Amino acid sequence: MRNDSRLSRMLHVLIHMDKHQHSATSDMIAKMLNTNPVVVRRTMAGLREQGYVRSEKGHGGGWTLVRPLSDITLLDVYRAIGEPHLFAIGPADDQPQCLVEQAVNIALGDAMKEAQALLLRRLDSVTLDKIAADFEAKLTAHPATSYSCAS
Amino acid sequence: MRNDSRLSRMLHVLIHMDKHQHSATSDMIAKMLNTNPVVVRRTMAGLREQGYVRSEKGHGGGWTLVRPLSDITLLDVYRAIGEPHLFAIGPADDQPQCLVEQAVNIALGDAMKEAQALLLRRLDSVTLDKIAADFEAKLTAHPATSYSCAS
DNA sequence: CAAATCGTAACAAGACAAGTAACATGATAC
DNA sequence: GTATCATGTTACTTGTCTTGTTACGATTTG
Ligand code: FES
Ligand code: FES
Repeated sequence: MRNDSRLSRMLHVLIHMDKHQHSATSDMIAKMLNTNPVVVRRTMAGLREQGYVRSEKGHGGGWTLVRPLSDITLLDVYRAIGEPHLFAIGPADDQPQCLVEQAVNIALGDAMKEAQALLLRRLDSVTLDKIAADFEAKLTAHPATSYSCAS
Repeated sequence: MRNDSRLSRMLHVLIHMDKHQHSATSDMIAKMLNTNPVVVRRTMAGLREQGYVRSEKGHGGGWTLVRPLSDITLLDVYRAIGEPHLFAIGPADDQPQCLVEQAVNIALGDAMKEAQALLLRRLDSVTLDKIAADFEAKLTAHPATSYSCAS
């Protein structure tokens, strides 16, 4: 569990949802993600709140994709899951009045801000249908590959 | 303890070591960092191995800066402490054979690789004396500020 | 009503930096 | 040469965050 994989997982789910027309239950998605349905509901809640997917209770219910993949960027998904912390490193807060610590944290913070801006810009520039197209390309390149779990 | 602050802490220490000529004990540094001496020794071990500082046992011992700040970049320090993980997010590894998961992880990984490259490039472009100069500038701008802990 | 399905709260597990305690080792002072 | 100072190292605990799990309630369909 070394890294936060929510963004990666949600992208995976959304693209699969686009392939299958019918709705997917949390149980099915959980098997896809090799986890359990509560984790799925927890993570997908943000996507529902932002209007990217819809969930329906009861018999025959489940999750459905509401908007086309071409309308959703990686950044949208990142925001929808609550903009989790991107970096594992960060400033020290040991002597907040020390001007050296301040200067260090500013230098470090500047570099991190730039890297974060670049990353978010990159996420914003890619829509999910682009990744789906990459997937299709792989599929035609290696048609023999079994690309599926149980779903 | 939300973030890994080793890099920030070590930069802080190295700059202070340059200001004070005499050697600093792990105890003194620990007070500076609001922590305890074992953490200091643990974190500074890498800096010693890379030859940026030297440590001496016994009465009158402690840590001394071996190389001038202008010879040390932020990247050098980052490497010396063992290149800890930069990102808190990462790829999912739930269905490694799924071509969708692969495509997602490639897209995400590309963006992260670029951001990481930018960050490391930035760290490489800044030497510690640059931060020390920023500190001096602050000091002359606000000479009344008490900028010191107990050290 | 019964079964399916989501929503949510509460709690356990795993990972990892940070904090702490204990003890060995080496160097200096007297 | 002994006491003291200081680092080196190991082992263990703590804090925090994602992930996993269990339990239960609410809603929809058959
Ligand atoms: S999880 Fe991607 S194929 Fe089933
Ligand atoms: S810690 Fe920076 S002034 Fe003492």
